[in-house]
Amino acid sequence: MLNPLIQKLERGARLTNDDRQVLQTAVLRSQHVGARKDLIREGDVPDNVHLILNGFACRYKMLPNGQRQIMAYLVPGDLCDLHVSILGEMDHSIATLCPCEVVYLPRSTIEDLTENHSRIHRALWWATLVDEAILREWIVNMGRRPADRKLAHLLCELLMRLQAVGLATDNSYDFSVTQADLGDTLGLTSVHVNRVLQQLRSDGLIALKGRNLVINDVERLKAFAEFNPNYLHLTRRERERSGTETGAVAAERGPSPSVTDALARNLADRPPAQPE
Amino acid sequence: MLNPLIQKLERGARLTNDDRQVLQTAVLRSQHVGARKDLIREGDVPDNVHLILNGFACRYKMLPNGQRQIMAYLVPGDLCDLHVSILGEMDHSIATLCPCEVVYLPRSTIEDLTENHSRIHRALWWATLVDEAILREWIVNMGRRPADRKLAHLLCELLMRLQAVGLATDNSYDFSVTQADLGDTLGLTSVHVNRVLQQLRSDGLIALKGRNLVINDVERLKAFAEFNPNYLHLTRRERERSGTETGAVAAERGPSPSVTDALARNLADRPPAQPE
DNA sequence: CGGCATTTTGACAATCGTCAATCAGTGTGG
DNA sequence: CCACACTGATTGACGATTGTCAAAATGCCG
Repeated sequence: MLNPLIQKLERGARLTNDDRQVLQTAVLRSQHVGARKDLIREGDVPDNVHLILNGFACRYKMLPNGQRQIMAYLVPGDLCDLHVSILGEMDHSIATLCPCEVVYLPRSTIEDLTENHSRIHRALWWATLVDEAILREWIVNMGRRPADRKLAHLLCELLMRLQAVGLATDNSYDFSVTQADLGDTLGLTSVHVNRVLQQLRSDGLIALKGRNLVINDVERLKAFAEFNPNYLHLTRRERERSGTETGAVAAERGPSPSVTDALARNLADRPPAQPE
Repeated sequence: MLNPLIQKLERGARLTNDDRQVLQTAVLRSQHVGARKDLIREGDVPDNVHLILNGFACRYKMLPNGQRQIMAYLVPGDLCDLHVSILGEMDHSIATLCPCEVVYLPRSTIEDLTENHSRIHRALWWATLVDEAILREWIVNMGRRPADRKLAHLLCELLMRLQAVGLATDNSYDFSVTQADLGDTLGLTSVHVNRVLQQLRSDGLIALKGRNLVINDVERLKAFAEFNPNYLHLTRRERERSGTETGAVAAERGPSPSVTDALARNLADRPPAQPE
């Protein structure tokens, strides 16, 4: 199986053979971690970065009353705590959802990557920004969709993300996550998740064979979930300019010509909501 | 009034006088923008970066059925679309919630800041990571808190964020956001927001005098909302190492000594939820 | 004063949560 | 190979939070 980190980062930036080589070596030594183990806890100041090679992990917070909320899924190719050093300490925890293969990258490796491989550096920030975009879409999901569409949306997102690292077929993937975990993800109870899953199955949208999820009609599920993959930024726009490492200095300060255009264009009213 | 951008970034990194000077000049020319105007739309590839100097703006997405979900509040000192160039295009829109003062920073200015002022560069990434942390906390808010605590939590967050840029007193701030906007923020209807606001008022937690919000007992409101300000990362940890601009190269590849410690420590079970 | 946006109210409906029991699947030890 | 234990899935009855609809009241601005 190809290194999922490379597969992922290739979508964020054009990598050189050297880049790939470095990423390949960095990932040689992985550890097996059982299900439901913490990789990092809130308050930690970790000295190494975790990379998921196989399995599902999640970011989560516990509430005072013992409830848990999952804020992100970490799938193969995802780095866990790349930039904590800028923030100081973890403001949330990370745990495995099922047995995982995890690489512990020492900070020195990360420093090497970001300081000597500008395309990787850029790709890592790209990945961080995509994570942020996913968080925004999750807020939409939590706030404005009923339970069945929430779940459908999550399943669509995971299909795309797993396909991007070669871990899903056209319409199926291994999904060893418990219904209680899904509840903690979507802000529902496991009981309600169960009801909704049954509904999706009886509607013929999905089928579950053990840990394997099959989406019978991907287009229909996406339509049902109102799924728009834009936010995953999976297709690399070819707008890399001369390169991030060039030392171009701002020519002058003050609004550039385009500013006034932008002003004029943007001062239009927000388009009124079109009720269907 | 002091430049809110400087006030904000000082919390992310130690700035030099030169840094402050540059930030001060960048912000000289601001534009007035009325309430409910789009600054950027989904799909745009903006050429300049917006900085909110006064008022409230928000990130939002529209759903096919005309519903709106707000995913972030932008308060004075916040930059709107700093890193779009890495992602390609906007995957969401940004609009004012009330009349605002906005600075349009041309990309050349941003390039100057990031390439010639390493501390500002670091502070800008710090701000981006804090935004991400706020998104995560919002997911917790949407997923696991009932409407009254959701609203209380939002009010607490805004109190802290506005205090950080000198725009709130100990317990009050101007809050010109409509109840419908609050609904679109918290995933509620404006009717329910109204009910909850009345409840918070009759419980003596808050008072609204026109556009001014007074929090009668900040500690009580925070306790009610289970508000933990960690995620805002407002107190700068003094863990800036030799500096981001040093060219230190990774000494060797492979797990560092601390990796095994971390492994041992982390392989403990996730602490079981303690039911209260 | 008049017009418009926003807030407020009330009755009713629906989604989703709670509780508690049962069923199914998996792995282990004898 | 089977009993046992345990986790996770499923079911049903009931309750509560939140949404819907529609109208009335209030406040703001020219």
